[in-house]
Amino acid sequence: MTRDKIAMCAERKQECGCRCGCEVRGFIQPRLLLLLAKKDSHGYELMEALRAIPGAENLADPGMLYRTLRQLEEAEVVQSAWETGGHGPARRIYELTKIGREHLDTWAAEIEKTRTHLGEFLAEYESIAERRSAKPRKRG
Amino acid sequence: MTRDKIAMCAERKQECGCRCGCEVRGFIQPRLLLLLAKKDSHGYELMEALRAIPGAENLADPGMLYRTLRQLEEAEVVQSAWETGGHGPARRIYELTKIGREHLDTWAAEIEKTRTHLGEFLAEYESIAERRSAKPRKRG
DNA sequence: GTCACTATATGCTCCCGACATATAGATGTC
DNA sequence: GACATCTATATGTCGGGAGCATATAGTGAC
Repeated sequence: MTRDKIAMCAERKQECGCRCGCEVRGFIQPRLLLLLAKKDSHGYELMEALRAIPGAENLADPGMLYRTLRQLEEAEVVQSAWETGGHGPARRIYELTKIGREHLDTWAAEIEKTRTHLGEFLAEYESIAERRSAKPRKRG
Repeated sequence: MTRDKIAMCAERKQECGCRCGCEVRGFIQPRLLLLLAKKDSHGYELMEALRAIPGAENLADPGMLYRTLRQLEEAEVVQSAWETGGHGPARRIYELTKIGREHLDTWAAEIEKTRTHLGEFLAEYESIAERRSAKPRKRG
């Protein structure tokens, strides 16, 4: 955070590179699971897919991505196999396991909850904002 | 994360104490700003307020809370003054600054975006889930 | 030969978040 | 008056998510 970053955020309206932007912790996980639920894939392809999703661009970082895939595999949420036949370097093809599909369901339920909570926050914020614009000179 | 935690998540449906639950990074910040936008307050009162908000219970941690308030003050998002007259120990009363109100607006805009993205994720997930239940034995 | 593209992987650092602990004033009670 | 409890603020520690840089290597184009 640090003072500079917060100040920049308020002044420059998110044009700064700071983390004040509202992001869900570990969201790369459900994103990968959803992509893999649609189609078996490999890291590089998943990365490009993430880059193409509005709001998920930040998740398309090779460091995070490959580490996350390894962790998911260690947890038996996905499983992988080398594909050497194709053109270019060998690829590690990932596939969802049964645990993985269940894990995605769990994530979806949690995301639903979070979405509701964000909605409640915004509703409360808007009621404040209305009040503020109704009497704009509340405080000097 | 770790393998155990992921596995527990899938099996026990979030009854475990792990972090797989979907949470917005730094969300204590806008929560505090919104509370302070409604009413000047001190740390302990803010903590109890957070504890009473469904979905914000985890944010009611004194460690996070007091540190965050200090950081916000360092960033001139809030300002504080000691209140010694009351019953009980002295309280540090916090108040939003102009920067703070702007910062809350910025957060609200970001939260709106995030809420939209979560909605898009869920829509995509549900289309997958439908497909899955339509042909349940896709994979052995 | 070297440049760009595809593909996987590791290292480093910051800081959020969880948890534990310290300090101390006020109040109640036995 | 000793002790527990509630109110109130504050610091210490540690794991891990996330951003950024870097390493390695196969392939095709020129």
